[in-house]
Amino acid sequence: MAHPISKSVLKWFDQFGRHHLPWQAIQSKPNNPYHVWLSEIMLQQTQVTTVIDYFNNFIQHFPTLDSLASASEDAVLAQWAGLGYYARARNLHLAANIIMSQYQGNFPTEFKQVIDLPGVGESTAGAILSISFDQNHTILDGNVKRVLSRYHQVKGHYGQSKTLKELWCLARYHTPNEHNADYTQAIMDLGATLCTQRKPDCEQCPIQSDCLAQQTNTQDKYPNPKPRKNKPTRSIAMLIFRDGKHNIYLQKRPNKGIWGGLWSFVECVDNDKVIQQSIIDFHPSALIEKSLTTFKHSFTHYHLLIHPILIHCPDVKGEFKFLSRLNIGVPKPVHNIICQLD
DNA sequence: AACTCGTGGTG
DNA sequence: TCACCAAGAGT
Repeated sequence: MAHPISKSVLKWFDQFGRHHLPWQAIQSKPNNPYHVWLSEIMLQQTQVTTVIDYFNNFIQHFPTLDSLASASEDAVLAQWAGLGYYARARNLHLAANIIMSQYQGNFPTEFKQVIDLPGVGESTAGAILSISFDQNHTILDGNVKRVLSRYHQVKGHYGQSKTLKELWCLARYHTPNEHNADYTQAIMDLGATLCTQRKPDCEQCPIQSDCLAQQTNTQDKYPNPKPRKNKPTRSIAMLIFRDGKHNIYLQKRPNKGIWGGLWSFVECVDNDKVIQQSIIDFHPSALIEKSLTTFKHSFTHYHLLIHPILIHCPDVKGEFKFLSRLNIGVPKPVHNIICQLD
């Protein structure tokens, strides 16, 4: 086994690490576990530069865990809208209520308790307890995976359980028993600022001399990429029912599926007959006002062609939402459509 | 084990 | 224009 990296990484971190992120307490003060927890959830599959604004805004609206628990799910999703992976927000809100009822509002300090919270897995639980309370835990996020797969030339991609097991083993091997909180932040900073996906800055890396990928100049071969698959393209029509006062009809989407818990337009197959029938079903005297331009919205695993259709609806039916005070969450493309309406 | 779940940046 | 992918978890 190669030499443990923690000592070199910790030394590098003191000088070159990121010490002023919004969820990091000012020096010598303890971190706020609510802030750390929120940041870790937001940072799942999401880059720091994207999260910073959302984090600051979220804390403005929900300054304490108590205020988050007391808020409605729609109010929480409204502040999460645009960040993606909305199950994170629903689980966050659910977990806040669990912490209020089961732990009297005090963030739990036992690993078992934390990992049992919805939306918190092994790595996130370790990160929260390490950074918040300096407990000894190992994390394995995308940064650590990238650093270690290069350092040890780990074969296979992350989707394979065998590869993940090996990486967890290596991650635990390198985790120090002292200065664990600093190490957790340090190894992520190293991955995020030096050992990047493209063009890693090996010259500045504190562990370059023992890195197998650096020694063999194979940094771009690690981590091994996932085998690619063709993304299917789906298409839908979004029916924008609008009344004379320019109120727009939105409906809450089920938790299961894309954009779960957000509010969106009525959807149907993008077919003239189906569209006509859907309009009649919604309101017998609703009429198409204007067919808008179809555009493409891409997800990680498929493309979606969206055909928005503006429809005049004589009177209010069901739940209309006023656009001026949008206290609900809407998907990004829906937000863009609404902004383009006059 | 493999798939689902968002959006923005990057080359 | 387009594919890839980033502080993962749930099913």
